[in-house]
Amino acid sequence: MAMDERARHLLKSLIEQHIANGVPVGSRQLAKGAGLNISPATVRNVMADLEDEGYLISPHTSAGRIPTHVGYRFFVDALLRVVPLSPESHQLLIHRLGHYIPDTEQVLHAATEVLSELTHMAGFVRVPRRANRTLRHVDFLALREKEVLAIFVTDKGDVENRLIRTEHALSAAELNQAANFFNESYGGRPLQEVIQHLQRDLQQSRHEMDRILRSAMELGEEMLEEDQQRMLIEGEFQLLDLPELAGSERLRELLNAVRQKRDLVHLLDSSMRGSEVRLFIGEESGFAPLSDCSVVSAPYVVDGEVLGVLGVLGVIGPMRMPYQQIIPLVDGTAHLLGRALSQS
Amino acid sequence: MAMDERARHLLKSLIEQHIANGVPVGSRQLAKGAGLNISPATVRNVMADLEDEGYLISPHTSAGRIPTHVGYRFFVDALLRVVPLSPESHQLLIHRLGHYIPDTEQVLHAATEVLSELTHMAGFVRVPRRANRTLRHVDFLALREKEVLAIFVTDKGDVENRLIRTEHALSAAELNQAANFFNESYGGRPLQEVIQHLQRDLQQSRHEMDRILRSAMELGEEMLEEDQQRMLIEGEFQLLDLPELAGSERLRELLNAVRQKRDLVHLLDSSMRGSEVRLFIGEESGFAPLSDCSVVSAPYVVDGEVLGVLGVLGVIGPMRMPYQQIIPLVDGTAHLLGRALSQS
DNA sequence: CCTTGGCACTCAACCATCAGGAGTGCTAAT
DNA sequence: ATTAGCACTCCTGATGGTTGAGTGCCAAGG
Repeated sequence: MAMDERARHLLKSLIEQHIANGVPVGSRQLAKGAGLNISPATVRNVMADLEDEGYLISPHTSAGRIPTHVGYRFFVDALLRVVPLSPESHQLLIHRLGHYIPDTEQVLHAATEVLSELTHMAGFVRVPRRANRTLRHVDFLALREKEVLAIFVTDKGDVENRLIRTEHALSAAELNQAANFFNESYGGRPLQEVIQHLQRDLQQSRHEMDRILRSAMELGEEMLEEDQQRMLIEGEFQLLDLPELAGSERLRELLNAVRQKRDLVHLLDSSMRGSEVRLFIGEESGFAPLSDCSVVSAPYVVDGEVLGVLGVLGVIGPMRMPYQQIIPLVDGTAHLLGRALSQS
Repeated sequence: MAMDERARHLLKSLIEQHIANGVPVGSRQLAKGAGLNISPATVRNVMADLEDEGYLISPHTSAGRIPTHVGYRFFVDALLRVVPLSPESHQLLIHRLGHYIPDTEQVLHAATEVLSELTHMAGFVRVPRRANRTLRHVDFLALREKEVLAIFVTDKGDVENRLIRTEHALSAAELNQAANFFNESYGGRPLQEVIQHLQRDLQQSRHEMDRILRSAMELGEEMLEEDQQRMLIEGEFQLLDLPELAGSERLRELLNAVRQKRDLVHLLDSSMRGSEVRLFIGEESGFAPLSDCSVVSAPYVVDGEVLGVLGVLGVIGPMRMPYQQIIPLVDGTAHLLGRALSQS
C-alpha cells in the first residue's frame, strides 16, 4: 500500500525532529512541529500505521517513536531534499583541497581530516587502487656488507623500498647491472605484468642475483597488495561522544572494527562501482559493529573515468545524522579530491 | 621525619592491594592483608599519619584510602621490588623482536604492538633520531611533463621522496646529470652538512635546475625534521576500559592528547638522557591530560652508545598499574628493540 | 469514513526514605 | 603504644510513591 501524502509528511517531520534532538518524538510534539492542523490523536493513528509498516519503533511503551533503519532508508530515498553545500563549508573545502599539492599522501590526509572536521564524525579515505600502475624505475643500493636496498618507483610517483639480506657481498657494479637489466626489460610495463613475468622466470633459479630479483618482485607484489588494504581514518574519537553509542561495549567494538579496517574496506569496495554517493544505514552494511551507524560514501575518480583510478571516501556516524548536509559534503569532497589528484 | 618500618610495610601493602583490586583499601582489609598481627585500629592510626604526610587520600569519609601520586612515587622509589620478566612474556618478546628484520618500520611497529599487548595499555615507540645519517644516494626522475620525483636515500636505509613541479620540462639526461652531480658532491656526507652546503650555495641562484636542487634540499630538511616528531602508538583503546578514567571528559582529552603526540614527544625526549627506565606518575609529567596516568618509558640505543642513535619507548596507563611487571617489560623491550635495530 | 476529544493505562525518570555495610575518628582501658 | 568500643559518616541498593510524557482505544461528531 502506498503511503499517504500526509503520512509521508509526518514521517519526514518526525525523522527531522529526531535528527535534530536525538530524543524519541511523541504525537503531541510531532503534531505541533509538522505544521499540519491536526490533533495528536490523529497523529497517533498515523504513527501506529507507520510502526506496523516497519518505519518507526517505540523504545518503550510511553516514549514517542524513533525511525528504524527502514524508516531512514525511505527518508533518504523518497523524502530527503539535499541542500547545497553551505558557503563556509565550500570555502573550507576549496581551501584545503582546491589547489594542487604534488604529494598524494598529503592530499589524502587533508581530505580525511576535512571530512572529519566538517561532519564531527569519523572521516575516511580509501587509498586509490592503482592496479594499472606501470613500473617507472628500480634501484638496487648496497647499504652495508650484505644488505641491499631495493627501491621501486611507479609512473604515478609511488615509491616503495625494502632491505634485502644477501648471502654474499655484492659489488655496486653487479647491482647496477641488475637494476639496468630490470629497468630495460620491465620499465614502462604494468606492475602486474612485471610480477607475472618474474614469477615465471625466477621459478627455479638459485643464483644470488636472482634471489635479489625475487625479493624485488615480492616488494612489487606488496605494492599491489598494500594499497588494496590502505585506508586513512581520522576523528574516530568523535564517535565517543555520540550519546546513542555511549554505552560501553558496542563502542569498543566499533572502534576496534574501524581500527582493523579489513571488513570496512570490503564493504566500501563494493560501493565503488557507480559514481554516486552511497549510503549504508544501520544493518544494511551487513557488518555487525556498524549496526548502529550509517556510512555515507562516494567514489572519486582520478585521471578520467576510463583509464583512471578509483577510490572511495566518506564518513561514519550515527544513523541519526543530518543527511541533507552530509551527502553534499561527501559528494563535494569526492569531486575535489579526484580533481586534486588528477591535475597534471 | 623518616617513615616507620611498619608504616612503610603498610603503605606498600596498601598500594599493592589497591593495584590488584582498584578499590580503596580500608583498615580492616589492610590489617588482614599485610600479615602483621595488628588490629585495624592501629592500622587506622598509621593510615591517618600517612594521609597527613600526603601519601594517601580518602575519596570520601567512609571509603578506605587510595595512594596519591606522591604515594606511588615513594612506592616505586623505595618499596618496590621489581620482579624478573615472566618466562611467557620473555618468550613472546624474543619471538616478536628477537630476530633480525631488515625493515626498520616493521620492527618499530612490532615493538609498539607487543608493548600494548602485554600490558593491556597504550604502547608507544618514539622513532629514533638519526641526526648523524649520511646521504647515500639521490635520484631525480621525470614522471610527467613538468614533474620531477626526487628520491633521497640515507646510509641507514631511510628513503624519502617528493614530487617537484618545474616550470619547464627537463630531459632525463639533464636530471641524470644533476643527480650525478649531487651524488658525487655529497654522497657519504652527513645529511646535515649536505643541507648546510646547499643552503649556502643555492642562495641566490634562479636557474631551473637549481630550483630542483633547492627542492631536494627541502626534502632533506624534512627528513631531519620529520623523525623529530614521529611516534608510533598502539592500543589507545585499551585505555577505554579503565574504570578509573571511564568518566567521559578526561578520557576524550587524553585520547586527543595522545593523538596529537606533540607534548608527549616533548616529555619523552627529556627522558632520553640516561639509560634507565623512567616513570612519570600522575601530575609529575606536568602535562594536564596525563594527570590521572602514569608513563613508563625507557630509552633504547641503536648501534652503540657513542655514535649510536637514541629512541624512547614505553607505555601509558593508569597510575594504578602493576609497576613490578611493567618496568621490566618496558626495560626488556627497549633492550631487544635496540638490539634488533643494531644488528648488521 | 476520517477526525478528534476523552480516558484509562503504561512506563521511565525522579525523588525521598530506609536499612545495611564499610570505614573512620576518638576515647578510654589495657 | 595498642586496642576494643562506640558514635558517626557516607556510599549503596532496595523500595515505593509521584509525575509527566506518551500510548491505545473508544465513542461522538463532522
